[in-house]
Amino acid sequence: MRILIIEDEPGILNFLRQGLEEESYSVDTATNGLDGLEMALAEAYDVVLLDWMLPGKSGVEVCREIRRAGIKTPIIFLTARDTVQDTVFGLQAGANDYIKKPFSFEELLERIKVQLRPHSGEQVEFRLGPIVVDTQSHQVFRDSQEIKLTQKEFGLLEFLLRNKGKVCRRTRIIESVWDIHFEYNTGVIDVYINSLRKKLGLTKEEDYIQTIRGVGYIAKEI
Amino acid sequence: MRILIIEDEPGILNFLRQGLEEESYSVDTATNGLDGLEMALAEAYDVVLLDWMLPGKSGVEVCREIRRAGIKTPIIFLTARDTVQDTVFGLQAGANDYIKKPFSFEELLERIKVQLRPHSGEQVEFRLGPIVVDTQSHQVFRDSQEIKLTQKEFGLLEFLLRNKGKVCRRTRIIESVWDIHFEYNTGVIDVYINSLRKKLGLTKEEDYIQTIRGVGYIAKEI
DNA sequence: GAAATGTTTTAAGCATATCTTAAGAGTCAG
DNA sequence: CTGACTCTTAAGATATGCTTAAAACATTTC
Repeated sequence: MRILIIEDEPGILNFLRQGLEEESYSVDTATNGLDGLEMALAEAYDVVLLDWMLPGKSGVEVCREIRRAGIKTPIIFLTARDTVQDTVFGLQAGANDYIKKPFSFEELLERIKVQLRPHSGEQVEFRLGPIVVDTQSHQVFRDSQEIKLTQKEFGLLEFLLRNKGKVCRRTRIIESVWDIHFEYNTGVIDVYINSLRKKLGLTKEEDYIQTIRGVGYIAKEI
Repeated sequence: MRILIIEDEPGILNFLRQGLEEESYSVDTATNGLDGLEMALAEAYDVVLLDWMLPGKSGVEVCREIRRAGIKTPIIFLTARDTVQDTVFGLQAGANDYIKKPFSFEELLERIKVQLRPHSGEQVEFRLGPIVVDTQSHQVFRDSQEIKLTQKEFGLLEFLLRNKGKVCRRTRIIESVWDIHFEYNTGVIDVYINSLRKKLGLTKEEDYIQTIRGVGYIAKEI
């Protein structure tokens, strides 16, 4: 994992470099905004630690320009300030998190890990009528009663909910849930839709998962 | 909150004691390295303030020996020096932070609070049905009968309990308990789950640790 | 430094849950 | 009414997890 630190105080810079390298991150550093920006644009980093006040170009400006270049690398602000206004500026500029000096190294590590976690910004919970799907913990509830689903059942339900309100064609379902990318005529989907409706307790009146004849299925509120 | 100050200059020592006691910390003091080390090993403090230069045993040595004894209490160095080299020594010795003399009392308070933050909220005891896990003393009980677990068994149980009620995916388990961060197909987890269930005396009816086929495991009340 | 003890990991056979197929029953649209 | 599409069911194929034993590795003891 590669980390870029943009920070002008040598003490803090070295403290961070040392600590992060011991955690086996690969660390690059810059001591002013211009150099930092250049490096962020040139190389692919996994996280950028960005000081708020920098000589040359302020942290906010650097952040904004990194985002303007279309780079989505997580940026964590290191800031001595603490007013609501400042953090708002930082987050508007496209930062993902900020940490107030002085901070403990453990705390910084925690925040870096949070940013590195895959899908950190991704939606995790979906709802459909009385049904709640938590993709993180892989659990499904109906009226806060857990319903056990198998892998494929869960995958199919998740796909339908990620496309809630849109018709899902059979070919798209087979592609996404079964990972089959060629013409394939099969009845598996029907079997699983059937199983889902049963387990979720859906009836004729409560048809949250509807059949679109000749096309596919749709999950929607009724 | 208990603070140990190891500092040989009486002026600074009294200044600190006075101020910290007013903030309602409970303060113990030592005026040389040997005494300080002894106290740090004998009593449970929440923070140690450690002067860099001490008669008897230097601050770095004291710090190193505290860590060697397995004590994780946050240590803040009080130092007149400021070279990169010195702070590096200090942090390598296991310190959590350092503060340069002369410092404002406010600043010191801030840093103490930072060090207390991550530990203060941490949960130490977990329960699961008749099972109690104490992460501090590294002990596990079932109906107040101690159960001896190995390192890995304990680590796995602790991870499951820290995520009690949530499904733990195999990849997360391997990452957190085994510290393996790449794709790794193995049966170790199964073996350890098996061992845990045996030692904890879990049965079909008492399945506090359930397997979620194709995903992982979940610890939850039944 | 070797033996003894304890822990962690690997691997293989077995049991069982899950997935897929296929076939008959049911449903809808023209 | 008829043909195309979908639903339902059950049985065979596959994948996953459980259990065990032994190998690899670590730690303690003499």
